[in-house]
Amino acid sequence: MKSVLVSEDHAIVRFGITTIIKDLLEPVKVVEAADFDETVRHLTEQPFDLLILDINIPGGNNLQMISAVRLRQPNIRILIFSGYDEQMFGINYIQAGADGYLEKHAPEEEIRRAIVTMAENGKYLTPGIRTRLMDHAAHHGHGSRQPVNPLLGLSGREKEVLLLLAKGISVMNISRALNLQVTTVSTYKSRIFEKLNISNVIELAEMVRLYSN
Amino acid sequence: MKSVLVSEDHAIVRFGITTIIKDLLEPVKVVEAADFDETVRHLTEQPFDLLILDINIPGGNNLQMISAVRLRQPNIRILIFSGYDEQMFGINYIQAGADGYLEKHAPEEEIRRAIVTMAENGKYLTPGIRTRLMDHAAHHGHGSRQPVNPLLGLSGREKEVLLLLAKGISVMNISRALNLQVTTVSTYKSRIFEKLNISNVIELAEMVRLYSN
DNA sequence: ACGGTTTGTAGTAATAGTTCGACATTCCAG
DNA sequence: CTGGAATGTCGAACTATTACTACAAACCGT
Repeated sequence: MKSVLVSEDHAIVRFGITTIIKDLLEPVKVVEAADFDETVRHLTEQPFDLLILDINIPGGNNLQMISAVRLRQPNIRILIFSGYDEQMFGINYIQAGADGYLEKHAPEEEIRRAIVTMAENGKYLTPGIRTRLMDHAAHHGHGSRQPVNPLLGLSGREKEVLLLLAKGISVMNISRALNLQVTTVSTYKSRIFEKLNISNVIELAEMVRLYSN
Repeated sequence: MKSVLVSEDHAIVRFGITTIIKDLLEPVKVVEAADFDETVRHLTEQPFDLLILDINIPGGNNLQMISAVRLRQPNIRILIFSGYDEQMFGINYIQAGADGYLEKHAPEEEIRRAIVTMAENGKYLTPGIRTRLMDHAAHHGHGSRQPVNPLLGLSGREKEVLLLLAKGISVMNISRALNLQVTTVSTYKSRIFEKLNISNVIELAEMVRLYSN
């Protein structure tokens, strides 16, 4: 009998996922966890075939979750279950060793497909992420399962500006601080946004928070 | 036979709610809507006893939703179903005429209780909101507890803008989303900054993260 | 019921920020 | 070594945002 661990903080979502799993995979044993500590506890206590993991789970929310899980159960299948806001980090989770990626706002059909596919092949990627992964693999090295820090792709000047922007300093004040024209700083800002594939300073601050250890 | 309309954009949540409703209220007819337009369409076509309404539903997301619903079905029971970020709007929606308020992260038990209670008495409030409503009614006396949530000092419109700003949306796009002049939104932004004593959106996002429990 | 305060909303004028194209430098893979 | 790509920098022409000011409607305390 298969066993699945569902780690997700919203009870209603957990309930939905659990119900669908039971519907699709019966006979199956489903265990639920509402935060990352609980997740780890369950992983320590018993083996699972599949882990459905919300990126935003309290106590988790970072790439190390993957290794923390793999440390306990090297062969478990990990399906990342992410909300809108995290979709840009999807690639990193896959590269960090997750086996699948599913978006929270996916239609019911896709959710079912993902669960079945994960149970059978151990792999599933939302179409969007799949193509993005391809692109990525084409450009960069291949098969390196390590998460890339997107901030490292920035040039020196760009990083300087990045940090100031992340503190909420205005373009104009940055230009004063660095003795540059406003337009120059603005150009860096655009290039940063483009390289990080974001579109506003809030996302930028979040990136910095996540990746500037 | 009771009939319920579930308006919520995430399929998985809709599925969970629908499943629970069927479990609790059988025999019952449940209809689902993924955005506000669809919601209105269903309301126009047939009568419902209960509407479970996600605040963040695409095409909705504002207090007028309540009147839009009441316009078609004056006696429908409206249960607001809100995510974290909106908890501070609870009061506004109740005051705007909703009959109940339930948080998305509520445990399954509470969700069930809310649905049954709504079906029976037509009223339900999450404990948190209930006490806050009391406080509100008890015209802010003294004996104020230490940690006051500064976000609560904002007016309704200000809070709406706040959340959008915290997502990194530009003043101009917010003005489009809310159908206001750019300058109006800018005025709100200034008032927010002043009330929260901050000076840029990064700090704003941080505040929201800290206080939007 | 009265008068101050807060809230929702804008307009005008001034300020800040973006786009895009440009150009010299510096890097880097073949 | 060499040519295309990445970097550092800017100006001109826009576009977006803010500062102030203003005013009606809602709210609130007494």
